[in-house]
Amino acid sequence: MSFAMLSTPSFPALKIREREPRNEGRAATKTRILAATEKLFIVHGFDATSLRAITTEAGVNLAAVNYHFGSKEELFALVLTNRLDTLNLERVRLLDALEAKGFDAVNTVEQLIATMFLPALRLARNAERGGEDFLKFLGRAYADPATFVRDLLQERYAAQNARFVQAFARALPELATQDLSMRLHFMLDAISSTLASEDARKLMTGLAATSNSAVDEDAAVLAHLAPFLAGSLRAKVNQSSQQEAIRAVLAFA
Amino acid sequence: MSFAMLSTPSFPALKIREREPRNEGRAATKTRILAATEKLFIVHGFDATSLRAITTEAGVNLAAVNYHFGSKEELFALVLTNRLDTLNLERVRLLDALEAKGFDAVNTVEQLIATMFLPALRLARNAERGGEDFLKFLGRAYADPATFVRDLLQERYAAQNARFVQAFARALPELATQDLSMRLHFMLDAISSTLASEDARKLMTGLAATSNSAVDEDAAVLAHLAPFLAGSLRAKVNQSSQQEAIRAVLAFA
DNA sequence: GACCGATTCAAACAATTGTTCGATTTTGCA
DNA sequence: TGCAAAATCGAACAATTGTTTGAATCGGTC
Repeated sequence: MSFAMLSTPSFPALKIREREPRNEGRAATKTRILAATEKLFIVHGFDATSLRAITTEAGVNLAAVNYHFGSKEELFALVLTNRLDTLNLERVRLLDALEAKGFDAVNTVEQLIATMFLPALRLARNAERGGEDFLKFLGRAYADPATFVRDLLQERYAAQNARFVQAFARALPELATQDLSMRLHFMLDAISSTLASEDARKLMTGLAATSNSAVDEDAAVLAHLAPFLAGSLRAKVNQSSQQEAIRAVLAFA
Repeated sequence: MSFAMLSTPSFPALKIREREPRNEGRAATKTRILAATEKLFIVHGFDATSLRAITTEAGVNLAAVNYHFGSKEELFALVLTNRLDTLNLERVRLLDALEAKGFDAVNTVEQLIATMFLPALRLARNAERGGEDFLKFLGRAYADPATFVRDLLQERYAAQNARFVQAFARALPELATQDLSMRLHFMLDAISSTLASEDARKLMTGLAATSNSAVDEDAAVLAHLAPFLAGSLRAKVNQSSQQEAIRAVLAFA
């Protein structure tokens, strides 16, 4: 797979039982199921969201899910990719643009972090393509323990993730590959768990409460997020004075 | 609740249906159930581990779980607290000792991080009280989405966690409380997810592969972990050059 | 050896899950 | 209006879940 292909992924549509709705009244069934699924997925995750809970929430018959979507997994795959395809396209698009333009010489890492997270903040404000619950949804998706969800995300967005790993590796040449992998792993796990947790997410967005415009608010969130994450990525290992302090603890235990 | 009480928590034993085993042969049933539960919990978590899977793994009758432990939740509560009570006692004991001795002036944060994680590394080497799967177990426990597990951990170890939050707050007086909470939240979520993930855990312990003693290995793991986490905790917000770089990304999107 | 509590066992319980079936209703077009 | 496809519906399916039951077995003591 060529590098150029990676930069413009295509996201083939998942095959679902496709029938054209006769009118808007009928189509509302599929729409209501999708909305209910998303709402309940945010709160309970994949395994703990039953089809009966979904159909009750949507006010449709139980059999409607299998009729319109085939199976529970196909339904959730559609809900997940509807949201996340857009996000990942935006992410890579922004990365492409910045690579073409050239990064800031000293704050490359901060810019890469902003590139990763800004699209999510933007979509959270776009009611059409995301909505205010988009961050909750994102956290749930990446923290969900169901193998079906994990496999879907890993396979479908592997190329996009690789792009960012490569970009970080170029920005941090002095960091060993193992250390970089570990730290990026930490970073993404932390972000996912935090977005999924109600209080932590409020904590994060609360930091930007004083801002008075959407752009300022995004900037404020990133101003708290980026230095903190960049600081972790840039930290040097094997500083002798730190080593000594750590060994003092070991000697004590 | 006084501060002195917090430093030496007592962990009242959970009430389970208690009967003295007649001999070692009979007692093996409870022991085998506990071992099987732990093994399967590490792999599948609370919800996805069925009692039938446990009793099959243990080679005992299905009804044995309810007979000996009362319910699935009581069984898991016992398994969790058996491991984590020890860990948290060790953690607070070490914190007490270091607070009495006095921290290193410049590397307090590194020492606090070492204090948090060293007991886990130690227990992972103690076959009696932990074992080599202890880190997996720890990650699973803190990443498990079941409300039963989350509530148990949050309630039972709230006092111990508060001790560390206070200690970090003293070591980082210039950091706003909100920022500190967010960063500690990040840190613990990241650690949990990483320990629960097979590849990430190997990555972490693999960093210490060159060491030739247990103490050196713990030191090596912490030498990679502490600077990285300390770097994230110590990072300053609102550095103007970073702000500028971030705004450049915003302008581009 | 007989008794009695502790333990084990097979079996069934009630509840929940995703899925499917067949009949019924609705819809759009001739 | 009539027809065929699409959509909805109630009902049941088979599988899995945690839990309970009552009889059978074991183990130590009188």
